[in-house]
Amino acid sequence: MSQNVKKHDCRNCDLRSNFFNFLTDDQLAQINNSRLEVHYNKGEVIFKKGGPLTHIVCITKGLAKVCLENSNGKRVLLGLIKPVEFIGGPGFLVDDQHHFTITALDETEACFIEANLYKEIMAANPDFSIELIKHLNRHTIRYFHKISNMAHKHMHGKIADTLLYLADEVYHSDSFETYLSRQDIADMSAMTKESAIRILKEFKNDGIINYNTTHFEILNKDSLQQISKNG
Amino acid sequence: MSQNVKKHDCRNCDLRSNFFNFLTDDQLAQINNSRLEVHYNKGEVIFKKGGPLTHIVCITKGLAKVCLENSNGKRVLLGLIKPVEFIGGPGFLVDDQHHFTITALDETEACFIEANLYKEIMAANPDFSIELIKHLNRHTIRYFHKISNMAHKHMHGKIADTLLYLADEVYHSDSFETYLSRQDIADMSAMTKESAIRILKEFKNDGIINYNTTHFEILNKDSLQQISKNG
DNA sequence: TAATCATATTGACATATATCAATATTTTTA
DNA sequence: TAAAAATATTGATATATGTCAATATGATTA
Repeated sequence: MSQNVKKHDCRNCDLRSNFFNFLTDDQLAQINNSRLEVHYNKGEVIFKKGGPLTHIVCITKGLAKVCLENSNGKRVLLGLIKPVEFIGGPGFLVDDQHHFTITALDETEACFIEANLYKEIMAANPDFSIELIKHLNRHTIRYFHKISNMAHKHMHGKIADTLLYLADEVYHSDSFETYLSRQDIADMSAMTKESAIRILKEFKNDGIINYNTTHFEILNKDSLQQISKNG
Repeated sequence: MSQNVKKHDCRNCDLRSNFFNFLTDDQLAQINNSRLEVHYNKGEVIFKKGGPLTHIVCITKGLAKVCLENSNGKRVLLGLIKPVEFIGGPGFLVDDQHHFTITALDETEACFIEANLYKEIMAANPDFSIELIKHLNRHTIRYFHKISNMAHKHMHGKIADTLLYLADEVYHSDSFETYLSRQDIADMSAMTKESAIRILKEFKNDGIINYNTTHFEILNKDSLQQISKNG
């Protein structure tokens, strides 16, 4: 695969995501012909909860946050999606609505693929469906952890979880720059921003992490993992 | 379909679950030939977290609870499964392990279908996979509610949720007999059993519900729904 | 039936977490 | 650059929830 393609081509997602490994050339061409590429500025909404689920999205550049919102305006940040990840949502094949809101955290490129085309390909290509089921199940395992952690862990454990998630699964480094606000970190950890700030400061005072407004660094990962484990 | 079949036949699940609507006679015969029927006594474990996921189960009689367990022995009760519901788990096609423990709450019949057979049928029958994706997505929507509720609601709201879930989605009546212990109700509501007991009593004193050890009755559903909504 | 065990209930108390208000800092706008 | 707005931080306080121990109730066994 050429390293210097200028225009995004789903053929590229292919190699990294497994998702399109099973398509015929024809099916891939169909996707490439119908897909739309959209640029989002920082803070712009990509999918809105309650809106119609007509497309599946592939984030090809930037970073986006996935939030649950309840009727009282309170949020939980489920996770971040980064290139190259697909996200549709559980409304697919169910009620054709979005059940979360996805917002760009940074300048972000999203590639829209028609949900109907997805369905057609699934009908014609069982391997594609199987890959989707794997994808859904992997996410479900994460939701189970989230539910279990939220039910049993105290604030220290939850903030430790969030920091480890960001380092290990999002930024792939124990030292990272982030566009997440303190409120986002709090929403991710299921607590108020004031509480999140206090715990972060405590971790800093204990030499476990260091940070300023936008940059975080994990100094003692063992300790953080221990805190995460013990709740 | 005959109403007085003695021996369970997956052909019967068929009509009620949608799951097997799309199978050829041959595929259905394959399932019926390889499946195992198992009887569980109250309290017996059907799937254990961490164990090998070799079969998908269909509950054909009785009632079972689905629990997440963390490494410190704490539990969250995700929900109940009743006839005729299928449950495999998110380890399917991922790590071939169970991620929850399923326990019979009552005398329960479970029909085991080989996971490999499932895979074969999925490869041959796209509609079957599509049906599975629907099923997974419906569950994901429930998990989202659970996550959101656990993050934002106080104990009153969470107990209200649990009571409404039991009445509306499990027992299909505002008056029901249950084998759930107070601990189970607490695990379902993500709190200690002492707290669950106190809130239940408060609801009883306020005339919203009535109950004794095993029987519950919702007296003022509007009120309960209001409490659930406001948290 | 009596004794034993598990489960449910209650109460007193400790503590984790949210709330609210004040201030500081950073970012955006004019 | 100065002003305004948004975000982050801190502190004081209220409240929700968990913990622990005692007792009660109901279920099981001998």
